[in-house]
Amino acid sequence: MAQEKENKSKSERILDAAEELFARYGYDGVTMRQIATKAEVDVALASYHFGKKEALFREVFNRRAEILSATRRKVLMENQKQSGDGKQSLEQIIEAFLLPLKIAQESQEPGWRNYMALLAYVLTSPVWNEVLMPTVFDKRVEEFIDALKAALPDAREEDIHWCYHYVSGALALTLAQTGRIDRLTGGKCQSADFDTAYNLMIPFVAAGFREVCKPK
Amino acid sequence: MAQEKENKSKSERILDAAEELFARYGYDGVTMRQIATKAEVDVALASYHFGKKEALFREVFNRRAEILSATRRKVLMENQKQSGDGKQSLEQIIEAFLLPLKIAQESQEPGWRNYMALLAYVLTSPVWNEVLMPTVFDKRVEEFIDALKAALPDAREEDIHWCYHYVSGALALTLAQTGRIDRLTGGKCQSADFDTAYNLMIPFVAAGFREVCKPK
DNA sequence: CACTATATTCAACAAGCGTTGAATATACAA
DNA sequence: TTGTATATTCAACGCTTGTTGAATATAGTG
Repeated sequence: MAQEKENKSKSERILDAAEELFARYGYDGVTMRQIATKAEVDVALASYHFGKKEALFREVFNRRAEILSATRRKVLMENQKQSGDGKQSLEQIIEAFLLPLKIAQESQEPGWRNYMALLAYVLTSPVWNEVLMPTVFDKRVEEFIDALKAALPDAREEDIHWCYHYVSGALALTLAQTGRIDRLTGGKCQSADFDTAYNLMIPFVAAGFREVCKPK
Repeated sequence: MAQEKENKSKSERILDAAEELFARYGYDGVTMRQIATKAEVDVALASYHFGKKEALFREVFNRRAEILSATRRKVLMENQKQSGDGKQSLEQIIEAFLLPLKIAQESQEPGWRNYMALLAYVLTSPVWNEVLMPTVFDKRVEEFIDALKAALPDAREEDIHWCYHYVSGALALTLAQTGRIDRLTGGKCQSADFDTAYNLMIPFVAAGFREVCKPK
């Protein structure tokens, strides 16, 4: 059951409203007043709780970033432990990378869907990427890359990184939920259908990794 | 040899400046005054030539969109003609899709680099995607998808579209030039290195297509 | 109760925004 | 040259922006 708006504190409502608006319109496309209106609070309250607009944006981003990063870490390590000495398959590693997003989305909390789009915004923004990605997400990526190296011992490191770059891009566009695939397919495929997007992404990128990183 | 700023008309300079700024900071992250300052013209001149700010943005986007779309069309059709009855390989099709970007970048005109980032911005923006992509680019995508269908006659249409979605994402993140891959690799891989990005993308996504679209 | 800290509202600020109309400069045809 | 259309500048408009300080409400503590 979704929580009622009245049960949430005003500062939570501000974060939720900001999350939804920033995700869709970007940092500069949203005003403090729009956020306050959507949250049904006074304009000044957002500044009182979070300080400057940029600090609010960072708070919105970090709130779920840490949750996501923590589960990502857990899943990756459990996976590693479980496989013991035996190498993990590429598919396992990639699935472990995507699993936290799946879990978050399955919580049914609509805020997570907005956050996915916000993450895509930050990932693809030349300005915000270097500001927000290093502090939380980049460390998990290094662990992910290490797991890939172990699964592809003969691969050049640069090749692995480029392949990860493609994964990251495919993922980002999925999270962005632009609605383009809906339009191009006349509704047969849907941006909102994260399950299918993830399920097909795994074999797609696994095969890509194998091809690019195969011994020459 | 790059054209001198003084050789360009003021309206061209406005378009170039707007292109660079919009690409990096997004539509709402740029003011008319910033554009005018960068173009070294009066603020009012941009409005005089292009009307509203949104119209200027559209003009910046469309200017190179039509060039890109035209060469994309040409390359795709020549490729089809050349192969005659024999099926084109996946790699050929994908290369044809990427070739116009390669060509544009090889022109050495710095404006194209900015436009690539602008294209990534529009591709990943939930707001601008549906406004700007249908008019020019979506048609070329349909042709691209048709070529893929011919190369993968047994594939489900939805699978092909999802795979194209992944290609589009990998490409978008490349065009965005966020600098993340530079950071993650300590400079061993570079966002600016489009050549490598394209060359590895081709086998990567081709293998992905084959895996996802193989007969079950 | 009174006291205090926190939360929230209200009104207003200076700064910056996109856009416009009138004034001026430039280019070009007659 | 004069006349005319286009290009460019200048100054200013009404409006919105993020942020703040003072005033008020609320909650918790003794």
